[in-house]
Amino acid sequence: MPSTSDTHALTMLVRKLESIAILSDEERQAILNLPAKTRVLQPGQDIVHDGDKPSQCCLILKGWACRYKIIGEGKRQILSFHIAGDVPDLQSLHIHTMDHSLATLTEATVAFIPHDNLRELIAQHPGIAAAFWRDTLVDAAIFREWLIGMGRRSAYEHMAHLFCELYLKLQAVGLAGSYCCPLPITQVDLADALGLTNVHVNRVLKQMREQSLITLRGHTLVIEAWDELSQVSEFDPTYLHLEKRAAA
Amino acid sequence: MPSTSDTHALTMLVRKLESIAILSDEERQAILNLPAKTRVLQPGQDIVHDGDKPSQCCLILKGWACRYKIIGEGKRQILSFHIAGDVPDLQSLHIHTMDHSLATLTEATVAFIPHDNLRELIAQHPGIAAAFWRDTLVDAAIFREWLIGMGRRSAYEHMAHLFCELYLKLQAVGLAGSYCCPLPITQVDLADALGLTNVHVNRVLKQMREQSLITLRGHTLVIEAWDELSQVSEFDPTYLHLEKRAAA
DNA sequence: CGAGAACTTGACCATCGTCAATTTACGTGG
DNA sequence: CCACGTAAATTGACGATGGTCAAGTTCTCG
Repeated sequence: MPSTSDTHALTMLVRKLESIAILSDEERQAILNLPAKTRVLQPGQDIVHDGDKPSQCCLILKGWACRYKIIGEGKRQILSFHIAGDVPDLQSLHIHTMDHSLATLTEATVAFIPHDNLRELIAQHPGIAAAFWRDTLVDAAIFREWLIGMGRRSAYEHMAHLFCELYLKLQAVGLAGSYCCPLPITQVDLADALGLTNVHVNRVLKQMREQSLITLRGHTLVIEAWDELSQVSEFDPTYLHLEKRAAA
Repeated sequence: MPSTSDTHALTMLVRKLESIAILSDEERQAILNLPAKTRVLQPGQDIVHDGDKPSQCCLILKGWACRYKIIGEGKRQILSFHIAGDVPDLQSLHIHTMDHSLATLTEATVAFIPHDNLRELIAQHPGIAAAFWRDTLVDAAIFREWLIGMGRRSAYEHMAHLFCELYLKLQAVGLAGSYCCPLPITQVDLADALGLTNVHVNRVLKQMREQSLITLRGHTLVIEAWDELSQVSEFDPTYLHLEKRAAA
């Protein structure tokens, strides 16, 4: 039987899935009955490593994480950012060998849920399976948009686009204020996500500040001019597929 | 009742899913009973367009297709290549608005299967649902690898990596010979996939030929030195997740 | 054989990377 | 509260990868 704190953890998963699909009372209860082990991790700590064959999934409750891969002599590419409610290694349910790593970017609270229980859950609740599937599809849509940014946008446009994306994602889960949101990552992290160097990220940030598009105080991003920011990056939020969707 | 040619089309889907999961006789039959409308398309023709809300999925039977998106003043980013057996818009089952387009690159034969029938199929056969889900997850894994190529590899390494990937994907479905495979696309297509210009693609190809890594005659890619090609691009096929996998 | 598409090449240029030196911010212990 | 040490941010000078523009050349196919 889950402890109080575990139930709290699973409430986060219920909330996430309800942003994707409509859950029945029974489905909601089935999720809350999942076993989960909660842990607090230090910043920069690996959760799952490239090549692992995990037997559990990780639900982020607090803080930020990222998927990344190291190639060559230590070059890192960040593949995605993850925040509270995300299950960044959901794919490990169906793809047994990790082809990248997952790590915290900040101090983070995460809950681990065994694959066996998740498999049982989706076997008995096709609506939940569909919601999970949809979640991984939105994930893929974000990868596609990052590909476009890397391939066909300038550093300036690409970064503006990322800021728009992060702001909307945080807003969707209630973690953003009015045109401002936490951005608890370093310029090196930003560079590794955008496929740039930290030096160039710094230069682009300077430019964006000079043009009064954003300010970045401490670890808070303030969007001073949303319209301009989304316009220079041709930001179209369609790919985030944020609209709520009934279970199949 | 499906016509003879439609049954032939669906055999392709059975074969594809059997490369992902083990199907029961019943599941195999259920797939073969799907209705499918087959059409032959000209090269460069759109199958589904950015913004559409399709009510059917597209199974490629012959030829090549790609997913792409146009941004700015006509800049195109190709997001993925697709060959016989692929269902490149499977995500439209769960994500209703297309956030990119799908088009043929060559003359192609494709079959269309209504969403309703696919939904019924997966509702009644969870094993097939799992196989489809897994397929979209491998798709996402390939996006991630392309992201790494764009962000952290040189043009030369990136292109070498793509050639390794395409060769293995074609080999997996029996469409490649011994270190040679069809590559029926233009240098402009290659450039739009790699995030480069056609001019630079041409220069990199010249370099690869000079170093006797590949030759590209007509629309056939010959890999003259697999070991070197995979080594310079640090190619690790794990992310293609080609090993066969039992249905859940 | 002719026309258009695809490919190839050269000259020049811009974005972004590299290297290295400061400066600033921040957490810890005194 | 201040001093100190380390990580993060910032800046400048210079260089390289890849883009732009433009002019051929070769292929393909009717």
